[in-house]
Amino acid sequence: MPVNKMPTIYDIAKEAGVSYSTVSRTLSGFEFVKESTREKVLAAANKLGYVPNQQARSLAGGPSNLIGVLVPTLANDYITQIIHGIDDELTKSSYNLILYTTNRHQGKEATYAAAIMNGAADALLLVAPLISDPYLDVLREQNFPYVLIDQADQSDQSTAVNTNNQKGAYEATQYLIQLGHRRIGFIAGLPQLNSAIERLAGYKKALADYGLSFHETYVAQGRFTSSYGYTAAKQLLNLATPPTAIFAANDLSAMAAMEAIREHGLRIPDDISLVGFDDVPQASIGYPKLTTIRQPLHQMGQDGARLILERLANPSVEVRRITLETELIIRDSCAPPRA
Amino acid sequence: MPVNKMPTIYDIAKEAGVSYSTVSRTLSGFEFVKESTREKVLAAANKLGYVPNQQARSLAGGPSNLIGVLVPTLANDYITQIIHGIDDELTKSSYNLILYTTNRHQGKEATYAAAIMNGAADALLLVAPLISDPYLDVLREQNFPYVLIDQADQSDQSTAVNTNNQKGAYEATQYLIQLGHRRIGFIAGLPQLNSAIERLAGYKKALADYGLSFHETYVAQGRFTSSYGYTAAKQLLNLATPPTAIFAANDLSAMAAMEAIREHGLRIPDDISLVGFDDVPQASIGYPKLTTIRQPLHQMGQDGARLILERLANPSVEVRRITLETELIIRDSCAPPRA
DNA sequence: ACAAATTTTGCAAGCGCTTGTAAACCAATT
DNA sequence: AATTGGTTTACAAGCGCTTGCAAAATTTGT
Repeated sequence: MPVNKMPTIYDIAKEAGVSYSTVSRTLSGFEFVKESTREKVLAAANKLGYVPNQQARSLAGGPSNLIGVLVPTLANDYITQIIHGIDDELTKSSYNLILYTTNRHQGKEATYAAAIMNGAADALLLVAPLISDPYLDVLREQNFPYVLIDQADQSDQSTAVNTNNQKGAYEATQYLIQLGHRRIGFIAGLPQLNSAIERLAGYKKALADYGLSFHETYVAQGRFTSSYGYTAAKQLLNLATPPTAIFAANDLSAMAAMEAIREHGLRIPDDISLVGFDDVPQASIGYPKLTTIRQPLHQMGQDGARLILERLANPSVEVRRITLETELIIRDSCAPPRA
Repeated sequence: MPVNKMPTIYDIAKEAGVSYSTVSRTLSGFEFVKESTREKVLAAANKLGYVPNQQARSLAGGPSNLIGVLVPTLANDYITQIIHGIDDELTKSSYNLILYTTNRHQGKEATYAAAIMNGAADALLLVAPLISDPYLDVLREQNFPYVLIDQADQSDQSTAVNTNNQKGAYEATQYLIQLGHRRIGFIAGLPQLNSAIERLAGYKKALADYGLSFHETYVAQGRFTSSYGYTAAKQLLNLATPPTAIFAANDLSAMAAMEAIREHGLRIPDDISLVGFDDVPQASIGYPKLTTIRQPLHQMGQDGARLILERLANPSVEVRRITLETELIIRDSCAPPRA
């Protein structure tokens, strides 16, 4: 509720001695405005400290210059890193970011999507949507610009950016095998997530490719959380023939496993090897430093933002998919198994 | 650019057989609408899948239902935790969050503030503003609702939430002293930040209260960053008479110091004790687990959001200041000095 | 049952901006 | 000097909504 009103294009028009529509044309896209006129307008706008009113602009048919970002939660470092990447890319543009956390509100997504398409934002970035979303169809029907980050839709009809989860998991497992390990435990992720499924698949495939048989008992169910990871690790450690190495589906689980292992009186990597997935910041800070599969979270955010920016600049670009590669980051948590 | 238009209040009015202003009154505040009419309108709105157009609403003088959050960067876990707290509080309300990262754009804050007051948002949450901001005056003049988080303005004229930095630092130092340490190093924070100044003050005060003299050489300049913390720690370690304990002004510096200490061939806490400040998630994950001063970051965000919500609900509430208490979290990085 | 007091509804105007269309301008052409 | 054609500017309308004011409907008191 500002007390004194801000200047409008009418004020500028008066100041510059032109009509308000000339001001509008100068300020938004250029169109045909004589150089001298443009300068007059710009000078007047500057003098008056003019700031365009986005709502009015958007109401009148212009863009809102806002990009909506829909995330499930803010409680996870993994999400915030992606947002960080999005933000970094967006600051290079003239767009601002409007954040929608769908959190606890089941089904709130649909309302958000409606509001967004109602002019609240020019585009939508969906980060790791948990459910297979009915509103995707609406977005698509309306030809509204959107990009999926870290969760492709089955139909292949959405522009999306993902990481190669299966390959990453494969390489982690392969690394352990090549180190000489034969009994490799796996702490799985939240089963209703694509990424969790793909990582399990990569683990299995590596085992198969190297002629090792897959044992159900070596897979402990985690949920990508610390507490589940801890329990899963304990479970693995208490096996009659415990694994000599553990591959956790994400770093959070791996750090928890580290804890469990220590409590079990075992040393890493001397007694048991450990690999994570994600390469969150703390992976390189802990002790020992965690060997892990780096997932380019920040990059995913950036790419997603870039894709949406491209789409906005050129509405006719076709659906695209980007799959980013993971990278094995070797640190101090792995060694050959004891003789 | 939705293809088919969304229903407007005119559509609802037609459907319900009333005038559009009745619809408007029903949908926004209540005013005087007959119960039967209200029901008709609501039914019609529901049937048509009506979603209000925020820009139009706000343009016409209504609220935007958006709260602007201005942060310096998203690169710091400390910031994202505060945002998380804000978001948690906001999801309970009908407000959404619009995020402005002032990051690299020096002086962009003023433009953002102008845009926000221009109707882009109903209120503003300023998280850890780095500079003493000239636009605070503008906000205040305009009587625009805003709250400062983790950086009070000198003038005491803003509603703000902070932590008791000095007391926290005092307690950390005191703890070390009571453990028997006499030579306690301090890794300072970014000097132009209030929090850094207060923490240094707390350190000094504890020293004085316990009859220990303050030595300039035991204060190494950090900047709240990992790399500066590392260098600062090295500097302390290389002193002719190195400290037997180090108190770092934030956890990031402390984790870096941990690294430096290890490289120096010293063990924590056997050879040297270490205390941090913040209690970021990785503090409890690393090895050894870091003893630190917990700063209720999430809570700060929540309180800030709550304060702004109160102000929005009741424009006449007076300026308030909340100072949250820190808490000494004792973990494994401290011990009495070697005999 | 009727006027007066209320409650409820409808109309018009306007928030600040974009944009189609028409008018004005200007230089170039004949 | 008059015409032509393109370039630049101005006017009007309208985006979807809120709100002051006046008219209509309903209730109340006697």
